[in-house]
Amino acid sequence: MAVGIKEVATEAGVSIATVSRALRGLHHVNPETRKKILDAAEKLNYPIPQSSAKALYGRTNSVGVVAPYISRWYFAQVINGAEQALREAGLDLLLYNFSQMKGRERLFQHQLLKGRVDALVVISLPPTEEEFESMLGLGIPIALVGMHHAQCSSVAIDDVAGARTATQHLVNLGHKKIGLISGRPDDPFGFSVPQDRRNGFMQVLAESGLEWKPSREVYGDFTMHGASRAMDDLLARPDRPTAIFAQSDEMALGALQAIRRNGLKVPDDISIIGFDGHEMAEFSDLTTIEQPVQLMGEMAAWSIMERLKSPKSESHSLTLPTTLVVRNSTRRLD
Amino acid sequence: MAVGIKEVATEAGVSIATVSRALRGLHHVNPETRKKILDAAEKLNYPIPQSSAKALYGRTNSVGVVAPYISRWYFAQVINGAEQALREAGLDLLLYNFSQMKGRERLFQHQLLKGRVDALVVISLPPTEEEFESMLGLGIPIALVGMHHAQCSSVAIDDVAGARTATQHLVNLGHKKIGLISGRPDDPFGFSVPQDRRNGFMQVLAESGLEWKPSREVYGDFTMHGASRAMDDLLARPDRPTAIFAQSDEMALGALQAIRRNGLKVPDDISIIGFDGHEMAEFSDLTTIEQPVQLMGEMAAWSIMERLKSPKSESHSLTLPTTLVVRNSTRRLD
DNA sequence: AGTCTATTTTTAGCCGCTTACAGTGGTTTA
DNA sequence: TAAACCACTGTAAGCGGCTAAAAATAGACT
Repeated sequence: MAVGIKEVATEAGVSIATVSRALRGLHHVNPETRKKILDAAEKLNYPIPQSSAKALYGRTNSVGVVAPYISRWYFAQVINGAEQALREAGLDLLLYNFSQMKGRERLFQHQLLKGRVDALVVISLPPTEEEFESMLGLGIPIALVGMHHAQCSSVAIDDVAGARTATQHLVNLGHKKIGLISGRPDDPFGFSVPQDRRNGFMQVLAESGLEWKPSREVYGDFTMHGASRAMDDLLARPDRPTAIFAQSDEMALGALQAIRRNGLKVPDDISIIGFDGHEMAEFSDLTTIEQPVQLMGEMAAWSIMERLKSPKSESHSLTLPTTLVVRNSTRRLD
Repeated sequence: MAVGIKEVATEAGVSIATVSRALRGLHHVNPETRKKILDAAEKLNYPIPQSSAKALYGRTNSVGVVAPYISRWYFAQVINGAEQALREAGLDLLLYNFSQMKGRERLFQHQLLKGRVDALVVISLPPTEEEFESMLGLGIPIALVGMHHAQCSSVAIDDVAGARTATQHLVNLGHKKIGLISGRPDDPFGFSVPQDRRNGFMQVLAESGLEWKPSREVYGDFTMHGASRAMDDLLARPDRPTAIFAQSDEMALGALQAIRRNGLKVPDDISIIGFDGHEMAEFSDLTTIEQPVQLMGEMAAWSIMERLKSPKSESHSLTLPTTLVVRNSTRRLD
């Protein structure tokens, strides 16, 4: 029943060592012998060397992808990109999700991943220094997506610059009272993204000599629901902003809904700009800052595969560009 | 450096066999000895038995999830549900995506999965009979999501019934000229969902004595983009429908956009109903048929874990209910 | 004390594959 | 013609943990 390298060897009339070498395309195998072996493998319908067996010898042939969420748009896109690149290279993808925080300790500290993966892609989940040490201690290539760290490869965008562009766009349109929809005041994961985007926003405000009032900031939790409620709140306050920068498209879409529900029109009464390049943004006519999400997943995968091939190669940080896409949710203030 | 069962054995002063048994909580181990071993493991910071080694013995401690897409909403949700259930049980999740069809043959026929996973969750990817045979030949529990098959467990909704409910809703509102946005005429994967939803639609039309014109059907490819273009097309035709049933929420949202772009109002000029219960549906005020997507993933995972525990247990098919959620995209025809 | 069972532990081989090392022959070099 | 070298192939020792079967230990009973 079970057909392994051994059966192939018998069929081809050679030793298992030769089969192993032939199947992996190593040199020191007579072309004739190799053909004989390939034929035998074909005939017996031998699939591929069982990876668990190879794993005992170092290569597991799979890489782990760690993310705090997997069904949210951004993460799903990155995972998708990574998956494609990995599959193309014949690597399997092990998915680790830690939405509830619990298990996180187990993952990082107790080496849950030990011997399970050849490399790691960590998506927007800033580990503590301690966790980081533990990860590096695994001795495997690591690529970060959406953040940087001195000691390993990373692919990210410049969130500060993106937020600056977004804010500048609103300022250029003549807006002076600009509101901000942030993530949450207390970030459970310690993401740097909300801070970065907030900083970019504040920078441009300051540079433009615009006054900032704390009452113009609300927290949307990076979800449509959260932002929708937050926007309700914001609209109920006096001295309504004429434009809004939402730190993510999903929050912008939630806010959009709230604005309409409150009987206001976008962009006539309020301009709003998002961030991400969510597919839905196009269909809601939302001005936004696009980032190449899927590409980031792919590049992270390439990066670690590069280092898998030549372990001595340097780790490198990549910052991908963002693009302002102007649609019909922002307009010049009369 | 590397601490394995062997080091623990030395530390505890027993043999590796005893350690193996003690660590897995088997009987035939003196409680005292066990404690000694546990302490030793603790002291050496021994993580967990390396799964690749166990894999050589049958249990890989991981399950495969196969899906034609992973970033699309429906699939991401199901995967998310499955992931949670699996992680809770300490199982790893191996993700297999086959959007390009290529590699599919490799997966099913050449037993790419052989020895890699203990069980399989297949999401809305109807295999051919042949492929199915191959999968069953793996001898591992399989759970299907979004479809049924005689020989293995499955979790799905009744798509025909759901489509009937949706269509009936439109009919009840007095609509007589109802359009349909389907997937695509030539389905590359052979999904049954589009057919089922189409059938339900047609049934209600027939039962209500309503005339059906092929010119009222367009194909949206289950994407917003596709549906948006398809809707443009449909609107350009004479004798415009007064209501639309879109086979998915994403298509409904795309259509919504097209309708608005064409200067028409929903629900005043056209009613539209979707299908799925997409998060975005709520924020676009879209009437829809909700299905418990994430739950389906969880249940599929539970189902295979059940069978992993007691291999003799029967496979069972589950059909989960759908719910009509009426929002402001459908209204009574004047 | 000697025998017998029950319980606990060890020995030893294996899972499927890789790889250091040890041969094969044949060809080139000295 | 022997030594050295080459291209190729086979042997066997693991990788880390599992497990059947053998062995050791401990009580219980003649």
